[in-house]
Amino acid sequence: MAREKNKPNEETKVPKAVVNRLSLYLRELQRSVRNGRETISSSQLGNILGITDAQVRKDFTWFGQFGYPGIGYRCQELIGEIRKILGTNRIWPVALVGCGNLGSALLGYRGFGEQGFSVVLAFDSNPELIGKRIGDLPIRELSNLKSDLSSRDVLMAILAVPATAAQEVADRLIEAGITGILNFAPVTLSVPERVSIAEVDLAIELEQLSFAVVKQLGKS
Amino acid sequence: MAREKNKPNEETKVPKAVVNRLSLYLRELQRSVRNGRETISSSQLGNILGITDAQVRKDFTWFGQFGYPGIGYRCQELIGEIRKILGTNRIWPVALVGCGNLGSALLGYRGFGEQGFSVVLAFDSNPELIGKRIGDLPIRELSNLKSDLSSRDVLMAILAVPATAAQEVADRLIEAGITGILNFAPVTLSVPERVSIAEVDLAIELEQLSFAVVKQLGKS
DNA sequence: TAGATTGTTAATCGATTAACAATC
DNA sequence: TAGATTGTTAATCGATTAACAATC
Repeated sequence: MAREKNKPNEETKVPKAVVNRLSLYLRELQRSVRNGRETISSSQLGNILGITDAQVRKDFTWFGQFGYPGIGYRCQELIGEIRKILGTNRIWPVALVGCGNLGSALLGYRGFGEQGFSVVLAFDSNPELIGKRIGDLPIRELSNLKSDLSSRDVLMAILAVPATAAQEVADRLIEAGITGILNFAPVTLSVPERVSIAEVDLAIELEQLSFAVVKQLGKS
Repeated sequence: MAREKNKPNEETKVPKAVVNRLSLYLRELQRSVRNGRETISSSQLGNILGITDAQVRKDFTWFGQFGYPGIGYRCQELIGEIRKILGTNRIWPVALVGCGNLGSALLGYRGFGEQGFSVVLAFDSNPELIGKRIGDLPIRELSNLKSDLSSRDVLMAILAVPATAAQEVADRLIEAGITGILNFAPVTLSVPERVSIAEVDLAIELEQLSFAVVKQLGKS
């Protein structure tokens, strides 16, 4: 067990970049455990991720003291602590909205389950799809949103609808009680402050790559 | 036309965050044009994205002078400039490696085409899949990698294989001449400096959301 | 001209890193 | 104990913002 906690994450807001690295640490720690490793030092962890040991230690400082001087961090224990911090020390029920190509693929994505997320509801607006199943989940009408979500205590949704529909559907999700949206539609959603957005724009990822590739090309 | 260029992107390295915002600007500008807008100011652009007008202008400063005092930016023109900077003022042929659930969905993703990317090759290691088609692309053996890629001048690849295979496949891609990899496998790839990686870890995105949702929950 | 908005400099803010006493 | 490595402070570095002359 970690020995104590300094800051019960209260006023001081943790930088986004720190929380993101927490997920990377978690991923590496899980891999280390699979490889039979018991402890790991900040410099080992940093090396793998391409950051300094100081940064690794500083990041954890936001949440408590998890290490052992002279030894490092106990992998299993640190995994537990990070999951507690991220809130993934439980299983989150998640709703999928938009059951097209991408949505269907996401429904089957095994990585979600491995990290504690379970897609328990699927919605679409296309009448032809309603009632059909993806895997063993029936596709539901959007009109059922509110009752379905609340009966299953769903707070997070994956939004995989066309860009043109995204804002409107997001509004309905929020109205139905959703407070976290993973948005795959290439639009900037406008949402109330209490609602969080994570965004994945696949084309933008390729654009970033394009920039880097062109730059590299210029060097030769 | 923009009037001039200060810095022919040479020594001074452009921050990653800036390049990422470039893609967001582009997305908003394209939407503005679809809505019939002709010009846009840095404060309008900033408002939509939740950043300051100063930041918008500063970002562009890295690449040249694209605006008109008193008027703002001409949308169509700025779109052209950003595409030039990102290198998407042409069509990039892209290879898909890993034709499972996610890979197949990505192959059909319309957003790629809209931004100038075309998936022209698909590979998988599963012998049962070789020769089958997704859409109208035949799935090829990995052993054809090198010759296929070079005959099509492919420099970028989308990696959608299981985590356990990702590093090995990445090595083969690089050996075959790929210099940009969009990685969907939840592992930190180790690659030579000349190769660029963009990473999308879907579970991590949900974890970030989880953190935010839990924090919000604590407030009520 | 008056009003709007740029490009850019300097000031501020925040994040990363170096260094080291504390500790296992 | 000697060696390793933490947690944390202070120094550095880099990114964001405010302010304003230049300009359409």
